[in-house]
Parts: sequence; structure tokens; C-alpha cells
Amino acid sequence: MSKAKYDPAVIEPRWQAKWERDGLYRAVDFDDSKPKWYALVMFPYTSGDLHVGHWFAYTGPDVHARYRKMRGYNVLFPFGFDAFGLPAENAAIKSGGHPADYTSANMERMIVQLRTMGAAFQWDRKLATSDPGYYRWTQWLFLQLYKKGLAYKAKAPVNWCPKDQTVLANEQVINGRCDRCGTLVVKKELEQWFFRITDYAEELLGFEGLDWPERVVTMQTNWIGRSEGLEVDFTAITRDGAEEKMRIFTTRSDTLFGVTFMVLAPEHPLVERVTTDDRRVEVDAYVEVARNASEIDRQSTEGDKTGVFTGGYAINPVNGEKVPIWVADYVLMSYGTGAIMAVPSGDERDFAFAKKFDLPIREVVSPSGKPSRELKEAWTGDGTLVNSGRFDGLVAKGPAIAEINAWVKAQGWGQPTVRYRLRDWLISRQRYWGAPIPIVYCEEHGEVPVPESDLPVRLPREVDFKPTGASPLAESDEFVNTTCPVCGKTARRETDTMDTFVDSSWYYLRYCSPNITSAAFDKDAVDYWMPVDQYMGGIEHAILHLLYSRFFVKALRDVGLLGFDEPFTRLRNQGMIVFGGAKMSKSRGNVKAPDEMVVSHGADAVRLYMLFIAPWSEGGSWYEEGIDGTRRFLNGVHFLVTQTYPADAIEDESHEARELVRLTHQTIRSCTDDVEAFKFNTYIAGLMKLRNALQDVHKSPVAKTVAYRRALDALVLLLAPAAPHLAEELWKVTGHEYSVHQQRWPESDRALSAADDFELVVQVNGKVRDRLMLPVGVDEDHVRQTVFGRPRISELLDGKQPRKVIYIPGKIFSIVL
RNA sequence: GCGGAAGUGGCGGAAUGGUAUACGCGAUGGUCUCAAAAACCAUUGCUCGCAAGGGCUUGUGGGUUCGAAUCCCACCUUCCGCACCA
Repeated sequence: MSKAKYDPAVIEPRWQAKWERDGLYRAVDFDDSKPKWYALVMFPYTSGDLHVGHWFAYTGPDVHARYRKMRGYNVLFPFGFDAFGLPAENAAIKSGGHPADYTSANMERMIVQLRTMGAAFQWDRKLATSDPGYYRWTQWLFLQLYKKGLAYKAKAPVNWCPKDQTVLANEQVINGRCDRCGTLVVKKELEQWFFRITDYAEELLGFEGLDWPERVVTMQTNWIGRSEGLEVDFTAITRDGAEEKMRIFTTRSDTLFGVTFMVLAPEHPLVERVTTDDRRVEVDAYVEVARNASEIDRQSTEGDKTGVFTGGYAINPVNGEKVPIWVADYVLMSYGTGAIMAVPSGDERDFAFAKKFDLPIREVVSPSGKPSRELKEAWTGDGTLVNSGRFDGLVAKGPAIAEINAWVKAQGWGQPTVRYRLRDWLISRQRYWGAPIPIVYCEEHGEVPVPESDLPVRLPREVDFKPTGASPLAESDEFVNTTCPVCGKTARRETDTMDTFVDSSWYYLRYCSPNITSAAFDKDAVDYWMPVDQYMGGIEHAILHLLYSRFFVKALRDVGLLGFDEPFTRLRNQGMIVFGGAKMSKSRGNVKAPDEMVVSHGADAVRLYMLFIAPWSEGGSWYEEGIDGTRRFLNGVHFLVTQTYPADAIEDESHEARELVRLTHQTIRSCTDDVEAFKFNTYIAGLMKLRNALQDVHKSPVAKTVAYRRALDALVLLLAPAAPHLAEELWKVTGHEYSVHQQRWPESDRALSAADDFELVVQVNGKVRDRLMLPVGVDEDHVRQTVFGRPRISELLDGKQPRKVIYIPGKIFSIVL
């Protein structure tokens, strides 16, 4: 047996090379002898190299995937790079290089890092979204959506980031600022490409059968923002006396009789037609200010409402009343119909507006059932209808809404409807580093899709890619000038590129058959591997990437390419590692790289430390010193296995030996539960505890027993997912067959992990006063006698009779005086 | 403002109704050494006490219970999400 010192610098590269040669981690397509397990980590952007945050994110999943393999699964655990897009392009511009060179250099560096980490990623399946062999199929998928009517071009008010010089999707605007650079976003009216995600709004609300964090489900549900209500047509009277429909949406149709004014969004087309001459100047000025204000400016007016009277009026169909029409920016053109009925008595915003501009307020829902004398605030709670004609006395909300909706519908004034906050996904970008949108414009035939046989539409390399606001590709004559696929005459290419999130919406499908050149993915491989059994990544993708991917799967299903509804069955989010109280980022300069620690302590020690530093799902703060602890632990395991492993062990039934067997099985159980539950920190703590117990007895006779040898074997097997190199080395040193990673995960035996005796805690008036050892299964009478016979207890009782006695077998004996 | 999560030693954290502080870091003392580092051994929540032993302690204040970090109520703090969505 080797007596060599533990030297990770020697054993780690050696085993990594062997595993690679043997294809140890290769996933076998269509292996029906085992259950399949598709484990997926969110692939990284190529905007820098990996820091400890990445390692923290990936180490847990790596352990989990290795554990699944030991549990007998055929595991797919691929890796790739989200190489296109703003993050990489901006980083490249900053470094002065070409995005293509910059990203490929980063990818190479990251692969080296991940290899030294000993990750079980399957490199034969690696992909990069900027590879023409990949984006060819991104373009192809775009064309499938286009043919199905799910991709379209339209002029619409869009979010524009002045710093990144491109449009952004709604989902990429956070509090009115650009998701990437934090710059205030402005609205522009532009012709852009969209995906019709709103067609799937209802279906995207269904999460049945998905094991996802509640948080993420809530966030997506809120983002989609379903609300049921009633569309009602009021009659607006235009300034030249004509009547025109003014459609509004309300979720509180039971308050229709409380309407005292109407409000239009500043962008609403009707504003122009209802504004009277004497109000013209003021209204135009207000609309102009609102149009130019950024989202954040408009939001900052919250609580202090602004608006102007148009001079026009509308007629409420339910009671024939004529009410004034106002313009105010608290009504958004992007939601509902851009026009509202205002009921100040039942809506806080309308109430504030009415108070400010001295508009009438009429109560229609009374909590007491009788009209109230004075209204100090809007009442949004339950109550009974008043001042509502024939509907007086109905219970507000549910019952009244049902009655009034039916009546309004019967009268032909409107109909019940469902509205969503979700907008269509804006996918075109005026940037260089992305997949070109495969569309050609011909003077005669207009918008023409590029024939599939002509894909990919290649991204030219020699282009001035600095952002200017116009698409950089428009500057390249070679790119722009082409011929019409229909008539062959000269035509121009679309010069916008696709949002990075399009690339990442289908990469998990590509992993199933990453090298296929005849299709985006092999149908059989996708049928075998999909859906992803476990998806792991950061919470920052709760809406964007996850919602888009769900949409993609549903859309491709309807195109006929997929036979399932959801991409990711189980989702787990890791927490964040912060340093100096802030998220690690290059711009803050607080990025910690793991590479030096690998050199000084070995990859296994770093891996263990990543698992041990904080609960995986919570994250925590970075501190460097703890790495010594995991290295000491590995040194200790190496010492015990190489120096004290009893090759010729003896059977022994001593108490000490039985205790060791018990601890071994308890550890197997707790480690199994912890890995299953992504509680990697307590998994490592459990291994340390077992090592400590072995350390305590390694010089005693127990160290010669079968129990001791089995404990060491179990320790090595349980350690294998976390410290793969050392475990492999020790597995070999102890004479076992290669590879430890192909062994079965140990099983815990309940009978063996059960103890012979237990410590009973005796409480008197809730305080611990005594402890005693008792055999398991002892009967209660015996326990009573023993406890009351203890000198400490009788002293405390002092002859008094206990008022109450509670005995929880195996745990506690509680005496109340 | 609304919604959610969290608050435990000097530090990272464990324990989800039954021995609070597992596991690790750090610290203190010791062994080894000319010395230091490493390694190993011991101690380590606070506090009173020579000791035996006692008291206190999971953000704060109340409650339920034989028993509460854990359940309930109110409040404080931090983080996250949403934020005029009609």
C-alpha cells in the first residue's frame, strides 16, 4: 500500500486525463437498460472567465449529477456557452478586440478552468451559440415560427437603451432602466421583429407537474398578469358632435354606476378627436410632455397625479349619464384599451385624481349596505351595491359582477374578456454580435424569408461593430446586397440581429444531438432525453430565459417538431456568493478567481469548500480562510485510508465496532438525503463527522475490524461525487476495481443504523436536570422507577408529588411540579 | 405602498415542537522544533462560583405548550420581487 503523501497536484491531472481517455462521463443515447437523467446547468455568457460564483453554482450540480450516476442513471450533463449577445460584445469592445476572438478566447479559458475543477461535464457535447453550425438552426427555428405566424414585424412603441444603442424586450427593462447597463430607457416608435408569445399567455400560466420553486412560479404568473374583466363601449362625443365608441376595460364592472369621469392615456388616438378647441393648447402640451417622459419619470409622479380635461364628454351606457373625458398619464396605453372609466369611490387612484381636480365622487359599494354620509377614501373592500339602479342590494364583487356582466352583454354594450400584462417578445436588436434575422426585402415581393437551403445567413467578420444606434450590418454592402429568393432581382437583407435569449431558448434541445448537421436536433434523441429532469441556475433568469424557453417548446410543439409541453421538469436555484457585501462583478472589482486556490490546495479541496461555504440554495459571503479546513479534512481522509486501512480485517461484535457500523449507516442516510435535497454543506459536514470518529479510533483495536474497513470504504464512496480525484486514488489504493465513479452509491441499512441504547434527557419544569443511558425498547414503568430513583431528581422533587409526567420514548422525560 | 424570504457564538453556518450552537474557520494553551510554519492534542456561547453547581442566551415584546430558534400575534432590521395593470 502506498505511503505517499497526499499531493493533489500529482493525482488530479492524472485522473482527469484517464477519465477523459476512457470517456467515463459519456452519456449514451438510447440506453434503455437504465433510467435517463438529464441534468442541466444554465450555460454562462462568454463575457469573462469563471470566478468563484460560477464554481459555487456548478459544484453542487456536478456532485448531484455524479451521485445520480452512482445511483444507476444514464446521466446527460452537458456544457456550452451563451456566446452571442450584449454582454460578450460590450466586454469585447472594452477590451479592444473583435467579439469573435474575445469570446473564443474566453471559452477556451473557461474549459481549461472547468477541466482543472474535475467537473463531469460531457465535452463531446459542448456548443457555442455563436458557432455558425448552431446559429444556422437558430435562424431555421425563426423561419419555422415565421411560417406559423408566430414571428412578425410591426411598428410599435419600444424600449430603447441610449447607452447600448439598441431596443430591449419588456422583460429586459427593470424599473425603467436597461437590464444590462442601468441606463434610463426611452420609448421610441420603431419597426421591429416580435415573437407572438402572447398567444401562449394562458398556457404559460399552467405549472402542473412542474417541480419549481414557488417564487419563480409566482414571478412568472405575475409577469403574465392575467385579469378577468368586462369590456364596455362608452360613447364618446367628438368635438364636431359625432358619436364614437370608447372602449374601456374594467375588473370592477359592479361599480359601473359610480363612473363620474373618464380618462384616456396620452397616446390614445381618441384624445385628438374629443379635445375641444378651447382645451387644445393645454392638452397638446400635456401629451407632448408625457410622450417625451421616460418610464421612470412617469412612475415618479406616483401619488401626485397629473392630467388635463379634454373638453369632451362620454355617455355611460348603463345610466345614460354624460361624464367628462380627461387625459392623464396614470393610464397606460400598453394595458387594457388605454382608456378607463373612473370610479373615485371604488378606486384609490381615481379617488386621488378626483380630489385633486375636484371631480364628483359617487358611492356605489357600501360596507354597511346603506349609503355613507361622507367618503374619506376609496372603498375597495366588500359591501353592497347602492346608487346602482336595479342592482342595488346585490353583494359587491362576485355576485354583482356576474349579474351586471350578463346584463351588459345582453344589451350589446360589451362583453366579458380576459386581459394579460404580457406583451409580445421583441427579438430584433440593432447590434452586431448576434444571429442575423434570415429575411430579405425585395421591392416587388416585400418581406421574403431566406430559403432554408441558404442558411446560415453568415455574420460577416469585417464590420465596424461599434454601436451607433443603427444596425452595424447595414454598413456592410457585401452583407446587405443580395437577390430576392422569389424573383432573383436585387434585394436587401434584414440587418437586425436576434436577441441572445432566442439563442438560449433552445440550446437544451441541441445538447441531445449537438453535432447533427441535417437538423436543429435529432427527434429521437430529443424524445429520449427531454424534458430536462433537473435544471439548475440563478434566480435572475426566473422570468426572461425560463419563460422564453417554455414558450419555445410550446411553439415548436405546435409547429410539429416536439412532442411535449414543458422543457424543465424540476428547477433549483442556487444562491449568490457575495464579497464585501456585493455581488461579484468585474465592474466592482471584487471578483475572486478560484485558480490560485486550486494550485495551492488542489481542486478537490476547492470543490469541497464551495460545497461547504454556504447552503447552495441560499448563497453566502466569501471568505478565503475556510479552504484550509477542507484541505485538512482531505489530508485526514488520505492519511486514514493509506495508513490505517486493514487489509485483513477481523469480524468483531464489540460495542465500539457496533457503534462504528451505526455511525457509518447513519452517515450514508444523512448524506443521501442531503445530496437529494441540494444541502451540500451538511453533506460535507456529515463526512467530516465520520472522519472524526474514525480518527478517534484509528489506534484502537476497532481499527482492525471489518466494521472499520467498511466505514472507510463508505467514506470513500460517499466522498466520490465531492472529491472525485482523491476518492478515485483511494479506491485504487485500497485494491478496488476502477472506477469509484462507476460504483453503486452505498445503501443505508435501517437495522444497522439503529442504536442499542439511548440517552434519556430528564427535564424538571422545562429545564434539563439529568441524563441517563437506557436500552432501546425499555418499558415505561422501568423508566419511571429509574428516573425517580436518581439522587439528583429526588433531591429536586423534595418529597413533592409531580403534577404531570410526560415520557417521549427515546428522547425525553419531563416532570412538572 | 403591496407580496415573499430571512435575522442563531468572534465568523461561515447546523438544528422545522423534544439535549440550541452539529460541521468548519478563528482564538487560547500544550506537544514537536534552535526557532517558525505545518501537523497533532486540549479548551472555546455569555455569566456567577475555589468547587460542586447555578443563572442567562436564537432581532425585540407578548402568547400557546410539560417543553418554542421552530407554532401564533405585534413590532424592528436586512435582502429579494412587484410597483399607477383599471
